[in-house]
Amino acid sequence: MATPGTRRDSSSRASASRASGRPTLETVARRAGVSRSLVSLVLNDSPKVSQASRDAVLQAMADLDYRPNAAARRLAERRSRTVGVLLNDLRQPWYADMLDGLTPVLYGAGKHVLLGDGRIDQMMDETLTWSFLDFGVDGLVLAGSIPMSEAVVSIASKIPTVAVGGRGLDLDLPHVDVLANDNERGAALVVEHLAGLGHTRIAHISGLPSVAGRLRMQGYGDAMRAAGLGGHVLIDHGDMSEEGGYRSTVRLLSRADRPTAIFAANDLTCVGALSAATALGVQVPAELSLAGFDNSLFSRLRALWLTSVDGTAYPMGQQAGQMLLKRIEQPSAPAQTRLLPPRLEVRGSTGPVPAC
Amino acid sequence: MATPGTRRDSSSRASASRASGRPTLETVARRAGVSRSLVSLVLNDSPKVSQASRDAVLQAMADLDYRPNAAARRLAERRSRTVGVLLNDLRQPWYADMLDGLTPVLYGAGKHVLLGDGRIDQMMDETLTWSFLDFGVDGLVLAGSIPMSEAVVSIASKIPTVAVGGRGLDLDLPHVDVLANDNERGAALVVEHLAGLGHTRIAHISGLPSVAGRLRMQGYGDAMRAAGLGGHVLIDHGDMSEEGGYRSTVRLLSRADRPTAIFAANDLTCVGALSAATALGVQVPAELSLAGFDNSLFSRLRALWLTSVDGTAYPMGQQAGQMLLKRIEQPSAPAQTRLLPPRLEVRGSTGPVPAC
DNA sequence: CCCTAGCGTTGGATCGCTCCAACAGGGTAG
DNA sequence: CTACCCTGTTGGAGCGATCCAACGCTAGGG
Repeated sequence: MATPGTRRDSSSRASASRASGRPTLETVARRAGVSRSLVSLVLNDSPKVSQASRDAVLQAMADLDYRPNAAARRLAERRSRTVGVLLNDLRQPWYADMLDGLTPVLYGAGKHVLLGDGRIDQMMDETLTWSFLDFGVDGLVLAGSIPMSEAVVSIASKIPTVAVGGRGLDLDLPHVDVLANDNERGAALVVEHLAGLGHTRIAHISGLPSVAGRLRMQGYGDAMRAAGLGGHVLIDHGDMSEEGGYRSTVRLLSRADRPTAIFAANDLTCVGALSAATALGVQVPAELSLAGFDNSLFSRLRALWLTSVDGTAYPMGQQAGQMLLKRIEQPSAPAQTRLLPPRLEVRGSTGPVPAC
Repeated sequence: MATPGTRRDSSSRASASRASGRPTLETVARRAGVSRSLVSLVLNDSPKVSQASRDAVLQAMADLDYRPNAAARRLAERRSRTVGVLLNDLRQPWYADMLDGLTPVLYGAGKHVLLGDGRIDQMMDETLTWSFLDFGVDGLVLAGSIPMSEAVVSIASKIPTVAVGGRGLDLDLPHVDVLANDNERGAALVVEHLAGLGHTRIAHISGLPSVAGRLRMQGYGDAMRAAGLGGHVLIDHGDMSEEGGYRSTVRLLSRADRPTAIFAANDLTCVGALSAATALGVQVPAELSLAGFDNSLFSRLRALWLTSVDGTAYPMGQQAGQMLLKRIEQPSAPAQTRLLPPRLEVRGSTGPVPAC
């Protein structure tokens, strides 16, 4: 305290940097023959550093194999240069695709990414969510239909947040942006496609209670009416699972006015529908057309080859990244909601309406 | 500096804690009428705190809704109470299952979990891997066949690390534990199952160049010889993809000594094999038995219903967690390798050898 | 010839926490 | 009565970075 520079250096500081293997700012500074502050400036490439000093510092860093300590940096700055991504369920391929779009954007802006699984989090009493907060993430991405627990809501209102994916428009927090698949439009695409093939008795296996499921059902109904098929609206309630799709299909196909086409709320349901059709000896697509939603890996298997709506996960991830970065810049801008247009991937499970 | 307690508090410290919304140790201490140190002790529930003080502090914490700042904590302690998990590719369901087993163990030991995707990391020039290091993770879990880049190797040798999953025994770093599926045994299970059904002409579609693929092929060969079927060993090289499985199967089925059973290196390959059989009008399992590996979601779809080897991802995650915790305790213990016995899930794609 | 401006550089305070040596106070032993 | 221990509590010195006010130096204007 009373002792000046040199002496102190050779006692406390120096011993510390010798003890731990990792070099610190101090170590680099000493090696380059400059002050800690200057090294810090180089680190954040400030324009007001002379070329000579900059070179010396960079050289020293390279020599020592120096890497800045993230914790110290976070403590000193207010921000953490890190965003948290809370996924609903890693199992679903949609998330992986979305992440592929999201992460490059964030990394490009110098942000690190922390991944969390909402499913895990529920099991873990939301420690994960809280630890994002403790950690001091600069922003948060909520992906998919995350259960809006108290913890999540309270954090989303404190930290710049973007909700992306299946999440519908029911999320209504003041400064949270929402980026979603246009589920209603996607459903309409399917109905239009099937109607174009001559189908009229087009049934729907819904995927309640999820928000996405509700919107798809809504879109189905609206599109049917728009196509003048309002009288043929037929909905059986599934649960987004293969099993549910199977059972619904069995019910639908045993009706007198058996549908010639079924639009399933998601691909898994559609796979179940396909199994049921096969089990009942109904030919697809000759006697029955099937369409799913998500354009998942399942629908792309040649053994199944299902027509499906593509939720455009990748571009959605990209946009989510950009929206989040903007919101971090301006945390109190008014919340915005954006819908992305889906695309229909036509494969082998849909065909013209049977003659009879 | 020269000024004692009270005065200093009311100048620098107090203003700081007023400025930022979040309460700090200082804030809590003042409210509870104790020192910062004592609050810290309570936080780390030290036994040497009187009940009275503890209650007062806990009350203050609750009142202020206090949460410790993770960055500060990490900086002060040497450790970060965090482990990094580097996955190969989130798309594969195996990882999700493994994570389900892994994370509860780690959380239970007070560790937080940082997830990273190796695929992302390759795209990102390994920034992710490095940022784990900067972050100061206490340990690292390498899941699956992560490409052993320079960065990963150099970090794995600095930080307690456990490699889990497909990763074979080729990883040979001094203090890195390996926990793997017993791929050879799994392959043997399939061969034994098929031989038990009377099959002799059992072919294999391999999954080179991955390590898991190599071991499965090895296990197949050994088991065939052990069953006295060494003369019938027949291997076609696939690439772990559906397309590869399809093509291999077409080749295999067009042979004069057409096999009556095919063991595919993984489920995706097996799905391709199924498509090929269907396309060629070969009945499964009446004329051809098929078995896959991984017991993935695909194999469980009732439209496919494939016999498959279960890699027991969940218990593997659990064990990996325990191994890592032990290694963090004793970083320099000798490296150990453990293999977990797989299990065969028999479904509808395998049956007795056809009569002719 | 002095005063100011700008550039590059520096020391020191600071972020919020942990850890350690020191300490007060009450009980017991010498 | 003094010495000593034990329990609970405290202040202060770090951890490794950022940030800001102040500094020395050279150059240009009055």
